[in-house]
Amino acid sequence: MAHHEDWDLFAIVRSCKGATFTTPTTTTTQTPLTTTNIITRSPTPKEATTFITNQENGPFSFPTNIVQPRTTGFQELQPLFMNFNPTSTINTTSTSANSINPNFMFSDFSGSIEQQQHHHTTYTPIGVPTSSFEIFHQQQQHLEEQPQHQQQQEQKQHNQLHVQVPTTQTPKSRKRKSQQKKTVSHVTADNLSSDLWAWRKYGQKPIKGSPYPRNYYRCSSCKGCAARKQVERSTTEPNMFIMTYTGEHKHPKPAHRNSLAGSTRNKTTTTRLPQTQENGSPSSIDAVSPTQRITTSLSMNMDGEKVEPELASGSDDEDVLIPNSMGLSETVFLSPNTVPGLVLDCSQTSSNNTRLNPG
DNA sequence: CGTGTTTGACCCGCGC
DNA sequence: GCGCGGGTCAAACACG
Repeated sequence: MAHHEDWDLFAIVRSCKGATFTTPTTTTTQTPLTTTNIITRSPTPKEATTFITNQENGPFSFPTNIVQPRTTGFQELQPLFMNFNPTSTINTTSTSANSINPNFMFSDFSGSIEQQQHHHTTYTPIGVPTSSFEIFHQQQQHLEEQPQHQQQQEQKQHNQLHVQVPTTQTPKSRKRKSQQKKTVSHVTADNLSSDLWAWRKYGQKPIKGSPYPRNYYRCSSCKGCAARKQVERSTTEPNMFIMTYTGEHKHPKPAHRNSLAGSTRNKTTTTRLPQTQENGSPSSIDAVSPTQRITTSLSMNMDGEKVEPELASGSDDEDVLIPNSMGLSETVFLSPNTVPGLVLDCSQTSSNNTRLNPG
């Protein structure tokens, strides 16, 4: 539609890449990503935006002064960060701290990632009274504003920022996302598919102010699962992806990925370049589909560009890593309170994944 | 045939 | 009230 045309993502993307990075195809150079790292490297407009959108009304409102400018980023903002008092009091525990939602299975996702020697920080104010949110909010601001440096810097490679935004969960209504519980996670391309869930893409939208599209995924592991995931690429760092989880899985984590899931797409991205893709318009974030990546060595990157085989394989560590998460998932699995009141109907799982809508 | 992606249209929350 | 923009729907299509 018009928005695609207007968007001219390709041009933007390219200019973006050209301006900021020359797409570090050497995936190894992936920037560290931690809470503070994100800040210190100055949140890209996209990232900043993400934070804002995700955290508006939430405990993680991102300092607007950081967000502002659409500059090349770094230098200008750096002083800002320098001013921040490095006294983070945020509890960076992974999940649980504040009575995490029993349904919360993202925790195991994050856990799995940790297992994969990735660093991430999970904020879990879930269940915390609103009043506490403010405190948390402040803490969060601290955390985000502060160069909590070194430690995280050491976690160079596969870091994540995992932010869980507590919000009233709304079953199926189209409540603003800001009102839904969210888990924002910054991951490197390597870690994009580090969860076992099977995700089915159901939409893609260009996001204003961002050269990259946002991809929408829903859990296809189980019919009716409310879990959703959004993936978008960081504007300044092609290797970084911002994953936002919403909703909760209504079923145990699969012990393994559906062998069929995504298997049919394994090379579509190369063979099938409908219109815009060929033109450089954003196609799916390849990487975005874990299920896909698990079976394929991806051929397209987030911009719809072909990924060098090297890069593709190199960034597909997750393929190897995935099994690691199983252990953790099992832990969750066995937990009786994992999914209270859960109605599992996954036996028939997929017969109709194609039409997830109830109606 | 089953499962997944693509993509334009539509819905609707939110800011003005 | 209106328009914008993000999120979702669902038909069409691709692939094994």
